[in-house]
Order: sequence, then C-alpha cells, then structure tokens
Amino acid sequence: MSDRPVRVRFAPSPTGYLHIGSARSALFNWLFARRHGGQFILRIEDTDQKRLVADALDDFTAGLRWLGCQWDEGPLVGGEHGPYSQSQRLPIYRQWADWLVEQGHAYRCYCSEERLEQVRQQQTERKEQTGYDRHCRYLTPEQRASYEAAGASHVIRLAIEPLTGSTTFHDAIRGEITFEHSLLQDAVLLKSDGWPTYHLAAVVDDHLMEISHIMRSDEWLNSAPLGVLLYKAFGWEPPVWAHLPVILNPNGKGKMSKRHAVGADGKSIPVLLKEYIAGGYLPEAMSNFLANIGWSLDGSTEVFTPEQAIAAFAIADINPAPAAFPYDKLVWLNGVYIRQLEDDDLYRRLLPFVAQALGMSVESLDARPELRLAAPLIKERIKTLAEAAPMLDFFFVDGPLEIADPQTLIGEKMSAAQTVEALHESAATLAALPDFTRESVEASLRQLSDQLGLKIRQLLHTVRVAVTGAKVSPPLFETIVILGRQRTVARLAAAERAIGER
RNA sequence: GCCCCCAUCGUCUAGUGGACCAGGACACAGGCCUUUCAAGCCUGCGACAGGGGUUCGAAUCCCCUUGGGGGCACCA
Repeated sequence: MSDRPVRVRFAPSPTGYLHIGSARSALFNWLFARRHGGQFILRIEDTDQKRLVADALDDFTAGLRWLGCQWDEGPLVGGEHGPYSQSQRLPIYRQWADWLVEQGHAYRCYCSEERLEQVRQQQTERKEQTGYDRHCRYLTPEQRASYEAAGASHVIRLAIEPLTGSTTFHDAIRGEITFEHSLLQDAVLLKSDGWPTYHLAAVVDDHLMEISHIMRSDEWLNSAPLGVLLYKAFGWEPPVWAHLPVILNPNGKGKMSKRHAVGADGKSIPVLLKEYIAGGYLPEAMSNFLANIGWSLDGSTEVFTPEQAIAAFAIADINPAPAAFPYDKLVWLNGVYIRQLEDDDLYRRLLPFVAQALGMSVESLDARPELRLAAPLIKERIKTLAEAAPMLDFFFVDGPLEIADPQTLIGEKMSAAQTVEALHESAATLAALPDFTRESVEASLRQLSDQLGLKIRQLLHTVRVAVTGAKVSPPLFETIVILGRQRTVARLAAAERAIGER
C-alpha cells in the first residue's frame, strides 16, 4: 500500500476520560506501530474549548501507560513534530486554511447561525436534504468586499469539487468505499473564532506529522471522503485509511456510549478505562482482551502476550463487523491472569486494593502478615483484585467477630447441641495442639469429627462460620493457621456462647 | 428521511471455492474431584439470516430482501 515509514497516531479529544473503546483503538495503533518498527504518536485534539475536561490528558497518559501502550512522540515525551496539542498549533491551521482559500479550494462564509437555521428549516419543510446551501460560495467580489468592509465574522468552508460524480477510496479493512459528491457538505474548516474543526486540524496534523496509516473508529467513516478531498486539495500524499469496527453494548444493542453501557443481563457495566483499573483488572489481561475484539491471534489461542500479538498483527485481518463487548470473557481472562501471577506479585497488586477497602494505609497493611499469607489461598478464587477484600476482611478483625445470625453456625443435619459441642471441642483441641500447623490442625479436626460422629464437612462448616463469619471462605486449615491460635480459639468460644444464648 | 458500513453458535471469533455433516473460547447444563467456594478435568448444548444466481463444487464470489450498526454540527 504505502512504503512510507510506519507512523500512526492515537488522537483523543480531551472532552472526557479514556473510553474502553478508544483504548482499543490506541492498542491497535500501538500494535501496528510495533509490528513494523514504526512510531506511535499521541496527539491531543483539543479544538473544542467548550467541552474541555481539565484532567482528561492525565487520564489518557496514565491509561495508555497502564495498558502498556507507550507513545514515541506526544505529550510528556516530546518529539520532532510537535507541539502535540492542537490548541498550540492554531497559526498552522489558519495558514493552511488561508492557503486553501487562495487556491480556490475553500471560501469564506459570512452566513449567520440564524440564516443557517432558517435554511435548514426550509429544507426540512420541503423535505429536502438538509445542509448548507453554498450561499457564500458564489458571492460576487463586490458582495464579498462589502462583508469584509463591514468586518463581518466568517468561517472558512471547504468547496466540494466537483459537485457531481463520486469519490472512491480504499479502506484497508473494508476495501473500496464510494461516496457521491452531491451528498457531501461544504464543511466548516475554520470556525469564526479562528479555531479549526476536526476535519482541517486532523488532516493538517496527520500530514505534518507524517502519519502513514490512519486507524480510527468506524464512526469516522462517513467523514473520510472529506479527508480524502482535503488531501487532494492540498496536493498531499494521503495515508492508508482503516476504520475499526465499533464496539457495541454487551447486549448487542447500540454502541457503547460515552456514559454507560448495558450488560447482557441488563445491568450497566463500566465504559471508562479508569473504572476497570479501579475495578481490579490487570493491565495484561485488559490488553489481551482488547486485542481479541475484532482481531484474533490465530483463531484458537485466547491467552497471549503483547509480543505474540505484535508479531502477528495485520490490519487486513481485522474483522469489519461491529462487536458486542464480551464482558464475561474479560472477567474470565482476568481470572486467568491472576492465577498466573507469582504469589508475591499478586500480593503487591492486592495491597492497595485491600488497604483501601479496609480503610487501612498500605503501610500498615503491609506490616501485617495476613494478606501476604492469604494471597495464595484466594488466587484461584478471585476474578478481580477488588474481590479480595470482602473475602479476607475477617483476618483484620482483632476484637470479637460479628456473626450476624448464630443459626448459620449449625450445619446440615446437625442439632444446636451438636453444634455447641463441636465448637467447644474444636476450641479445646486447637488450644491443646503442641504445634499449630496446617497439618496438625487438619489432622486434629479430622480426628475430632470422627470422635463427634460428624462428617468432616459438618464440623468444618461450623468452625468456618465461627472463625470467618461466613459460610464460604478460603481453605479453612490454612486460614486458621494464618489467623493464629489465639484468635481462632477465641472466636470458637465466642460462637459457642452466641449459640448458647439463643 | 437520506447516505455509509456490516452479517458464522446467546457472545468473542477461526474459516479467504473443495481438507467444514463448520474449529477454538466465554457463558450455560451435566459429571468427576472436593473442608465451603473456587480452580481443574470430562461431557453436552449450540451458528454459516432468508432467497436467487455463478460454479463440477459455496460459510467463502455476485444480486435482492431482511436484520443490525454508524453518520448526517462553527463536536470530535
């Protein structure tokens, strides 16, 4: 297609935080750049000053780095094609807009918003296609002069040419795409306040930054002909175009919106990358997951590294069909990655999540032994880092443990009296153990269950509820050892009292 | 309304005219394992939207229909 050096860009608009769908676009661009040893550029399209979100840029850079998509040029890292924020490039756009006017490819339009609205209204009434009527495109030199003399404010519009016929361009994912010129608008290139619109700014920057491939969301497909025409008007070599399929809601209905998404079960799911980060998803899982939407490594390998993806990535292999966001698969994949983590690695990642959930500082949590010891126990029981805290909170209760309903201490086919006995004997047995290890605890409790005529599951149910406060917990013997003899015995005794007072 | 794009199991996908009575994964169901819950293992369920062509041969190419998505701003 193009034998230029590969240079691609991710060009978000700081009107909101990094959307999960945008993150995928960024990832695809990054993969492509790495595949070809090219550059991945981050550019900020902040030409809509009204909708600016102050900390959006920080969110983009933090999110991209978290995902592992480090950019080669752009904010924070610089580069030879800067500045990389469009708000700092205003004179460039004005200059090129003026150039287009001089060349006759664009014109000044003095129409007021009121007139535009009026035209639109009339078109609607007559059931005509709405759009600018090109009034100012055919002004006489005298009319133009009088507007200028009056100091009328103006925009600069692209003069679609020719007005008939069509433009066909090649999309690397979809093939030939044709648009009728009669349907195209003389789009605004430069606003009356002197700021450029997306169409102008993107084309000028893409050219000046020597972008070779434009890989962006499907939503831009309809404005691609404008870009193609603009490149032609400028006489610049156009890039390779590739429009990525959009990501739909998990239920398949509508694209994942900026604000919320609807899950397969009708519940809403997060749409911002930061929400997934805060939700305890691993960056390596997210990257793997995102790469698998609209693209696949080989059709059968689900779990793979960025290096594998880089080695295999090709634009032509991208599936053009829109995809429903496979949220369940993300949850599963994250679990896979968590299980692959080394114990110590998992512990370090868990630290901030558990500390926050428990209202502790990371330092004080780190100073205690429980989490480090318990991390291996929950490794295959959590799908996200955020799920750990509610599973382990009982480890961090130093006073008496609240048992909401003492009734739950009673196991299947057990009487209250048997439960009291089980509790009493368990406490006595554990208190008397010469050493307190996983093996000794298990052996003694198994022996006790025989003595009491209980199934091991019955005894352990009662002990589990007494010690952890819940019917479901990490493996009990290890849990008891981590908790320590003193707290274990105290909880067993407390449970015995609780059920006795019933 | 107009224009553009898309169409394989519920979902993410493999498949680029014969090796496909369509493969993998998630989800779901059943079973095994088992101190709970998980994890793991096994099994099952389950799709080429419909109709016309082209061809010796079509999930793969063409057309129509239907369905889905996106776009129609001095927003990106």
